[in-house]
Amino acid sequence: MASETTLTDLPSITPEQCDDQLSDYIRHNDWEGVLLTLRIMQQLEFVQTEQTFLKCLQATSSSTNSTDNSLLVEVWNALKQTVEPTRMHVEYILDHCSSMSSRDDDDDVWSLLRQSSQTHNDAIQVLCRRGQWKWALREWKLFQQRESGHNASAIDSTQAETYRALWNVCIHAKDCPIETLLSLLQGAEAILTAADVLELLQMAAPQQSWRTVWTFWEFLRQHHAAKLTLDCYHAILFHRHVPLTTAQSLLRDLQRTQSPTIETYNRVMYLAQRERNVPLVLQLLQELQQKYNLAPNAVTYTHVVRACLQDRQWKRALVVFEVAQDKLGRLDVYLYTAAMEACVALKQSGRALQLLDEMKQQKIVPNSFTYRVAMQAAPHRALEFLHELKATSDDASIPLITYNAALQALAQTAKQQAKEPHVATTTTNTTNSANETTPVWQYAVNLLEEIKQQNLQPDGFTYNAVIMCCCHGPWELALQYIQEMQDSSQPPNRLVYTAAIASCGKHGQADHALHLLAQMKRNKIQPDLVAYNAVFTALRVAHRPEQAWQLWNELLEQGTAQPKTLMLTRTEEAGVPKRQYSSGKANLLPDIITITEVIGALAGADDSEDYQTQVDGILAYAVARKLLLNGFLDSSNEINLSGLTFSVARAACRYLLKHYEHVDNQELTLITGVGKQSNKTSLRDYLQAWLEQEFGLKSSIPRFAQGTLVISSESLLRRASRS
DNA sequence: GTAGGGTTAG
Repeated sequence: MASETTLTDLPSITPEQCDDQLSDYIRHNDWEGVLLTLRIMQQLEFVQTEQTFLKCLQATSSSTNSTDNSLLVEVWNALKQTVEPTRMHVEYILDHCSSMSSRDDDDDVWSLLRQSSQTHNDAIQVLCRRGQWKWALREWKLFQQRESGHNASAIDSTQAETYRALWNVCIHAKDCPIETLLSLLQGAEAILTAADVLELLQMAAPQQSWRTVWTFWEFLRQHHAAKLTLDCYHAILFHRHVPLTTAQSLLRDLQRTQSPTIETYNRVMYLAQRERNVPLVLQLLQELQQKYNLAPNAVTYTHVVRACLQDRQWKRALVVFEVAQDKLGRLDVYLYTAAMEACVALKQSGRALQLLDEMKQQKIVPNSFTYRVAMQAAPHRALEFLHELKATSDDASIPLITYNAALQALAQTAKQQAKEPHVATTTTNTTNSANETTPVWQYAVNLLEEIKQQNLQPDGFTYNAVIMCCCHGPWELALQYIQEMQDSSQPPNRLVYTAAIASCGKHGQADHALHLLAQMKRNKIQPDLVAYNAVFTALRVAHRPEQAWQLWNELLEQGTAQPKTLMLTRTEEAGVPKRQYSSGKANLLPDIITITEVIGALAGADDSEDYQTQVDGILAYAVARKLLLNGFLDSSNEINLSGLTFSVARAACRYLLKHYEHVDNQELTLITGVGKQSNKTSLRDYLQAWLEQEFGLKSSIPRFAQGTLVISSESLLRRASRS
């Protein structure tokens, strides 16, 4: 509309006026006016500034008429005559073409950008920054094709920069296939310097899956072997998922061209200890010293000690610890903690606590790991340790696992106290020693409160420990906590249910125990043997023989599924085998505890014939499973009864006398043990009296075998003829 | 370079 007048004014126009005019046209979306003005400016050789360029582009790209690129192309071409486009201009162009990733008809714009290497490069980098790796890659390939056509000279720094940007976006893109990454590498062999290779590895390794990183590594080994420095090896060695065997071969591989450092060895040793490969860890320890004259540091020794711990070679762990002490002088908290773990495993609590003192003296601050072990060493001091930890740790927040350890320690203390009430375990309380009458469970309840106040979410471990404390306090709390968990996002698991059952059971709350058992089944949690055993305890304490018998049969029906042979996984060396609890339906085979509890529960019943048959059946089962009376099956005349409860021993004797094939002139020896506790009747004395009373059998205690009862052949014969 | 739970008992 205003175009005509502008043309007539042409001779007298100034650059400033042109610019004003331009702004005016832009404001009114008059694109013809804009182009006309630009052309006039060219004709008059007014130098357009970068600002002009930007202003026009900005206006064009935000114009509503964005379906057509021709205007943009025109503006661009008009401007480019006098101004060199910069990255920012390219960016505006790409802004305008934001839908480019889904359309091919932006090719006219792309041909603009491809006109010079400069803008082409800029465009690729912009795409990279926007995460549009597919488009960036396409342009990069075009770019390379063109460059390789006429220019074989060295790659300039802009191109290297572009390449790295591209690489960066591709390795971070979730949907970028490894083939693409490799092809990207293939095209850039000239670009990659040793520093690049390292940078790429360090960038890729933590982000990518192990498979990807490894493929990448193999490629680099093939094409860039000379560029693989020690740091490159480290980048891949420190990948989260590097397998031990690969780490080993990487170590061997790098040894051919460079010298590993202590960090190299530490990493491989770390991986080895995780797989409890003690021999390998020790071999590496030796190798790094002898072959490379490297000095093991605290980390190195920690891995060695931990390898021993993992393999349950606790004495050896302590030996290594002492070696470390010798060689290093000053140790660190990891080493001390690991050594304390070994002491606890060896039941050398005193030594563990001694180490704790020692580290404090050395001004090595114990942390939550250390105190967790300390709590195991001295459960009755758990609260004291917790207190210490709060006082010394800088962030003042205690991890849940540490609280849980304290609660576990409290549970253990409560159990201990219940067992030996006269032995005072007073030190549970640190703040006021006057308060010795506070029951342990109360501390547990308080601690649970504290956990909640700290905004920590108590977990199964927490409740399990708290409920175990309630075994020795108000059992109602167990039910309350089960309910609490059910109402929360953390429903009770098998162990929590079991603890609750045990808690009720100890108090003779058989109905609640049975109810909990039913409840866990309802909630699709398969009770395991430990849970069943806890229910049997409840039935025994509550004197419920009928229900015990019923449950026993229920258990037998389920438990016949697959007898499981427990295998010890270690074959070599002297690692102490680990005691395993197996869970699930497959392992509902009654064990000696089941037998003890069921018989204990039935023993309360009268001596009816039913009862005799029931107990006899249980005994037959137990003997067949070799849970009891080993030796009976081998027709030995020595039978071990030691360690049995009175009722089980009684049932066993009854069974024995009924089924024992008496060989002429052979006496029968019952091994009972002497019985250590002076204040209690020993099994030996109890059985001796009972045998006489029940069967009129006289037995003697040989002078040199005080832990046995011998029934003479004559007595046995006499009894046989009587019945 | 670190972490974990349970049942019986004259």
